[in-house]
Amino acid sequence: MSDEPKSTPVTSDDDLPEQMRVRHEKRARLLERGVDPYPVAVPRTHALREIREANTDLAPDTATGVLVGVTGRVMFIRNTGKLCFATLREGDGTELQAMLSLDSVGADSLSEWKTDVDLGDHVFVHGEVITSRRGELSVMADSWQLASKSVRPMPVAHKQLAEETRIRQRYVDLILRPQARETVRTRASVVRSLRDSFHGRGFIEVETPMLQTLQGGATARPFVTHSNALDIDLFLRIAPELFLKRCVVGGIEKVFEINRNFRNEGSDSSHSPEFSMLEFYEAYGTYDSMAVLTRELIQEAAQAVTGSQVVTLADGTEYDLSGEWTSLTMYGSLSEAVGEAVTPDTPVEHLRKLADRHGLEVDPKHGHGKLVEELWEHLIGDHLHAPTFVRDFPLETSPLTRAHRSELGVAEKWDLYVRGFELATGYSELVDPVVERQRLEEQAKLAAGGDDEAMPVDEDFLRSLEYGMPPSGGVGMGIDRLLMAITGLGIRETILFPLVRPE
RNA sequence: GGGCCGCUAGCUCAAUUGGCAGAGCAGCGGACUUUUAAUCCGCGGGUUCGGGGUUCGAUCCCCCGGCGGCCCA
Repeated sequence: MSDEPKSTPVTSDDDLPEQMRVRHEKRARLLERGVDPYPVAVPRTHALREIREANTDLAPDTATGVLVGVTGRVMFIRNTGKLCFATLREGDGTELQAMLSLDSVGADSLSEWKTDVDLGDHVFVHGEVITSRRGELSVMADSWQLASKSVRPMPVAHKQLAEETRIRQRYVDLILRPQARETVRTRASVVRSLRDSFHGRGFIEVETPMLQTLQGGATARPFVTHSNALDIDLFLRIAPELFLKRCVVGGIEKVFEINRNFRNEGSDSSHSPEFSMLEFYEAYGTYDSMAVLTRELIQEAAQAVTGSQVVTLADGTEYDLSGEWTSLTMYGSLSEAVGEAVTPDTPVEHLRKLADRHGLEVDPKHGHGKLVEELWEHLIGDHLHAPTFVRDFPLETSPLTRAHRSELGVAEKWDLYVRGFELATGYSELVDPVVERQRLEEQAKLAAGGDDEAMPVDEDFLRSLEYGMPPSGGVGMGIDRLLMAITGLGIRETILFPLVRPE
């Protein structure tokens, strides 16, 4: 940030690896010669991409007469006696060759190039756009200058970086691996597509609190922090749901938010303690209409990103997101899987027997709803490959969801499963303030009994419902999961800087 | 939380039964005016994750700890 004096000495650290010591010495020698290894600006005239796009069909050994100033990171370098080659790469991944000959830059400049420039340096090259004898589009330098000296050696570009290094030093991963840069762009395209889809349908984007005074909107363990000014503990939100519903109460009837949620839990191939969440609500929508909208959002995102609703995953296999998607009910599909009728009336003891019979260990504290969900996940959910809506969850474990309009004991809630993981969840929202109060009081009892995932009674939220919330549908969808669904990547690849334990 | 595997040069990885710690790329010196991971000759580079133990001798065997990965819960 700050300008250092030009006389900055070589670092006195003798412990530096040889290669870093050498580069620091080069930097110091440049300063001694009065050459700034970190100039404030260089006279760039063209992006590498512009030169590539303007010269698509040049024959080998062509001189265009066009003079340009270009920049890039030196990715490969091939120095011969009197003619040097370097492959420059710019941020968008475009590469262009720079050539420096004794004839065009002179002996001193060529010799400085050979001694001062390392792999990884950013350089500026001014010269003529030509093609080499082999036909490689190049800039034949008439002058060059360092744009930024790299004092840390770049890892070899031909070997895969260890996974831990890729995640801990994502900047290196981005330098070396085109796929890493592509993932960043894909993610941006997905988020943009979602916003476009919503705006095209008249939805309003809002931002609701990330710092909340009560945890709510989901069952999960929160991160706790503290406000010095208010002297109260605050929770990093686990979900925006209760605030988005307040929006609907207030008349923002088609509303969405894309923002970060935080859950104080471990991470694995499909979980991260902080993750981006999309939630959207629509007055006079139901879990049926929300399922249709959810499918369209995902299909439009796949189309926007890949140009097709049949996407190619990271492992090379194709995955079909097009058309209508399968629906099944939780109790119906579970009954089929265990070979006997399982209903909301099936006693807890019998569910435990079923779990035991299918080799599933369950927490003895689990009630009916949790047992049914775990059995279902174990027997069906984990194996669902094609996009599938599983509908009508146990009422007991869905405290913010409306009871089914005709089926007793189940809630109008669906989960969308894609390749065995949960991608989104949708509801006909519970809007009756009296029933909602009962549900939250049940949750509060669980919390008092030591369940740190249960939510407390949120009086302000209940007050908003008491003013009257229109019948509504709501959906939550993980953005990272959506990336996983469209690309086939693991969650640590879709998140640019995943949380890792400090080195 | 449990089990298994890994951690060695800047990077990616070897190292026989416990016997002088190596390779490729990268680096340094030299040659080379059309290279494409340039090539050729020469050279340097190590707290083998940390601590303890066994042993004449430990990258290797044992114990404790750290970090990571995979599987299970």
